[in-house]
Amino acid sequence: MFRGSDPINMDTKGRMAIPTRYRALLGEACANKLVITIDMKSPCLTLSPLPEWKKFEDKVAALPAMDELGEMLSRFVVGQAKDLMVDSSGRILIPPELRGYANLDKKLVLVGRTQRLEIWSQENWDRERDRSQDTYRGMLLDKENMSDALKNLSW
Amino acid sequence: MFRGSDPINMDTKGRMAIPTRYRALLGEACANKLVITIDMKSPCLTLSPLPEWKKFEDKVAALPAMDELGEMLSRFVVGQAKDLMVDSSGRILIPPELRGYANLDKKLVLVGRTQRLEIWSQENWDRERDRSQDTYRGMLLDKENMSDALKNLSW
DNA sequence: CTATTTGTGGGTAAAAGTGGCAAAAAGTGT
DNA sequence: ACACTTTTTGCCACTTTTACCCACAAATAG
Repeated sequence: MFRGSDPINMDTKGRMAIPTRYRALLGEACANKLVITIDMKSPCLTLSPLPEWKKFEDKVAALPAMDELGEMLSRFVVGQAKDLMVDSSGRILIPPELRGYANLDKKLVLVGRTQRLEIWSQENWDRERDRSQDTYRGMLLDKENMSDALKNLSW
Repeated sequence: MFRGSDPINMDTKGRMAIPTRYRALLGEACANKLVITIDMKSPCLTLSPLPEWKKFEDKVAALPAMDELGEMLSRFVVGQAKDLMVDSSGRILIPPELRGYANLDKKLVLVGRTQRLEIWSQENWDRERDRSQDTYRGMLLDKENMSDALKNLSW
């Protein structure tokens, strides 16, 4: 569904144009209804078509109330989610209260992650990419600490 | 059902406007009948549509009488719950006796938690959010202390 | 080089939130 | 029981924010 990364400028009102290759897709998949929220593991935002998002929200809602980590996930990820619609010019408005979390200013990078998209500030993206490529290269060569699912990944 | 957070001003009478996007929903789901009470784990209040609340109340009532923690839950959460109705202007009156528990003054944040809502003071919300985002980022990267339910949450 | 498509900016109209005011209801005391 | 005080609730108007729309600029393709 979504793949690749696109550099995009956020305008002064905090709006961001969706790449044209995704537009038709979004119209069909979700009638231009999207949900944006924070990514708890990284300083970026995630953007999902509404149906995809609902699957996630339902799973989180079904976690036991005493699962502390699950509670946090619900409170801060669901609790800071926001419904959006693509406007007539193919843009979305990124909620002001979420911009700070991902340090968004003018230069953004939209990253395709199959079922969803990630929104990064150019700086965070570059930094995280450079740092991770070093860190994880070593880890990928080391079978010890690798999950079974990953070990069995055929390519 | 409910998602996202909205900053809302409580007026001098202690009333708070429900965001318009929830109004129709509340009319259908519960005929504007809500239940408000304390959240035992965090300095905030929870607001539930009456049918949702009843489910919770029944589950708590079904706990064994010798479950000390369950007793506490019943005494202080159920015991301090209050029925309310959305008024004709889409507002609710937050009971004075509950305001102190969550340190509510003028600036509030209403947080959507799928089946229910949370009411926070701006200060408590900001503090808790900032603190938790640091704490839990680490925990999410550490599979050791994670519940199975959460581990199996693909996202 | 021109035409079409994509990106950007800004202005305007509509809607939502907020605070104040007034009417009604409840409570109190004589 | 009546009148006065106090609290509560409903209503209205103002202000601010948001979203929609249109026009222009830039880039790309023919």
